[in-house]
Amino acid sequence: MASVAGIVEDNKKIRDLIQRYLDMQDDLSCPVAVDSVEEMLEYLEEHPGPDVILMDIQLPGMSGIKGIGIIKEKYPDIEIIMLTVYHDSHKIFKALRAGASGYLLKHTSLPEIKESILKLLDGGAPMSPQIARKVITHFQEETPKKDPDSNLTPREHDIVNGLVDGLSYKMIADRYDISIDTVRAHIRNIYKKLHVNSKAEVIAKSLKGEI
Amino acid sequence: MASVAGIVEDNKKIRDLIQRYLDMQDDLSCPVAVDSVEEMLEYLEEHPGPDVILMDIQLPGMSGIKGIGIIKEKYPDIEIIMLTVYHDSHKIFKALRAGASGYLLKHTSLPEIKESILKLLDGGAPMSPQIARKVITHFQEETPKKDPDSNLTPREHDIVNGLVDGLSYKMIADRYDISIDTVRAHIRNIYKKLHVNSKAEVIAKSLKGEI
DNA sequence: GGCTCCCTAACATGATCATGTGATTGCCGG
DNA sequence: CCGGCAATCACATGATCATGTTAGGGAGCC
Repeated sequence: MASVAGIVEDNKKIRDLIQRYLDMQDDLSCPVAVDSVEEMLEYLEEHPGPDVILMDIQLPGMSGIKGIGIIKEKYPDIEIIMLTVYHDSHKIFKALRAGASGYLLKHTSLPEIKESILKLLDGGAPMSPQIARKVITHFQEETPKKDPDSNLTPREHDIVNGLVDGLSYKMIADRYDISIDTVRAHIRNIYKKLHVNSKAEVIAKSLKGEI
Repeated sequence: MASVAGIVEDNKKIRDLIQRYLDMQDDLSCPVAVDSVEEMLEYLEEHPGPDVILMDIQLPGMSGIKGIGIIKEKYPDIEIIMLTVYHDSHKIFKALRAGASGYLLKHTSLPEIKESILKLLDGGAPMSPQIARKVITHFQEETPKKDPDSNLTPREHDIVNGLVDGLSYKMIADRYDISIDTVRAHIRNIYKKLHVNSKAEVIAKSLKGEI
C-alpha cells in the first residue's frame, strides 16, 4: 500500500520538483504541496491527512516550527520531517521538541528524501548526518553534572535536600531528628562552601546540578 | 587513504566475521579485534590507535560503556560506535553520554556497518533507525514544560524569575523599579496560585519546569 | 456603566532566616 | 597522642519573609 506524503515549502521550484518525484514512485503518492502552514491546515480540514509531511522552516506566515506544534496537536498521527537549510542547533532542537520526527538538510537528494520517508514510516528517525551528530553531541553536553567537587559532607547534603524540598529549618530538624540550631550550623557551613547566603540560592544551585 | 577500524566484541564468530569483511574493503582496514576493553587498552598502549572502534556492551571484564569513558579520555580522537543487542533507552543514553558517536543494533548488515563507519568519519552519527527514534523521542520528552497552566501573569513571571535568581524582595523591587510592598503583593498572589507558601517552593517548582 | 483582573502601594505583626560567637563529642590520620 | 574535621547544640540580634487587610488606577468585557 502506497504511503501518502505532503509538502510545505515556499520555493515553488523545489516544491514541484519534490512533489513530482515522490508522486511518480510506486510506493508513494504526494497529492498536496503548498507554500504555507496555513494552507496545509486548510487542506487537512477537508481531506484525509497524509502519513508524513515534509516541512520547511522559513515560510510565509507561520513558521514551520510553530506549524509542527499545531499540526501535531490536531493530527497526532501525521509524522513530520523538517527539510530546511538551517543547521544551527537552536532551530534543530526547537523543531525536534515541537514534535518533528526527522530533520533533513536541503541538499538531500531526491532518492534520499524518499528513503527517509520510508524509513520514518518504518519507525526510524531520518536525519542528515550533521544533524544526527549535533543531536548526540547535545546529549553528551547534557551531563555536565560531572562532580563539581561539592565538598559538601553527607550531612550537609541531607540538609540541602531538605531545603530543596521546601522545608523550613524546623522541619529539617524534625526530619533528621536534630536541633534547629544544628540545622542552622550546617546551613552556615553550606553557605560558606557554596559562596551563597540564602536558601534560595542553595536550592537554585542544587536543582541546576551545580552541587 | 584507508581508514582504520578496531573491534571489541566477545563473540568470536561475529568478531572474526566483521573483521574479515572490513579488512577486505579497499577503503578500510581492521588490524585489531579483541574480546575485552582491557585487551584493547593494551593494544592501544603499543600501537597507533584506529580511527574508529566498534564496541559491544556486554563484555567479559569491564563493560563497554565504562570502556568508552576510559578510551575517550586517553584517546579523545578515536570515535566509538556501539554495536550491541541492547535497545533499551537507559543503555543507549548512557553510552551516548559516555562519548559514543554512533549506536548500531547487532542485526545491522556488514555493508551497513561499513557505511556507518564511513559516515561517522565523515562527521555523521550513525544510528539504527529505532535508536534514532528513541533519541529524538527523549528530546521531545525533555520538554514537558508545555505550559502547566501556570495562570501566572507576566508580572508574576518576572517576580518568579527574580526569586529563581536568588534575589530578596528588595532586590526584586529594585530590578523592576517597583515598591517592595508590591513585590510582596505579587508573591502573595503567586503563592496562592501555586499553592505554596515559601520562596523555596516557588524556586523548586520553577526549576523543575512546573511553572 | 458596572465587573473583573492586573499592577501598584501601604501598614502591621509574628515567623523564619542569616550570621556571629562559642562549646562538646567522636573519629581519623600523622 | 594530638590536631583537624564532622556533627551536634546553644544564645542572640537584626534582616527578611509570610500573611492579613485595605485600596486606587487602568484595561477589557457585557
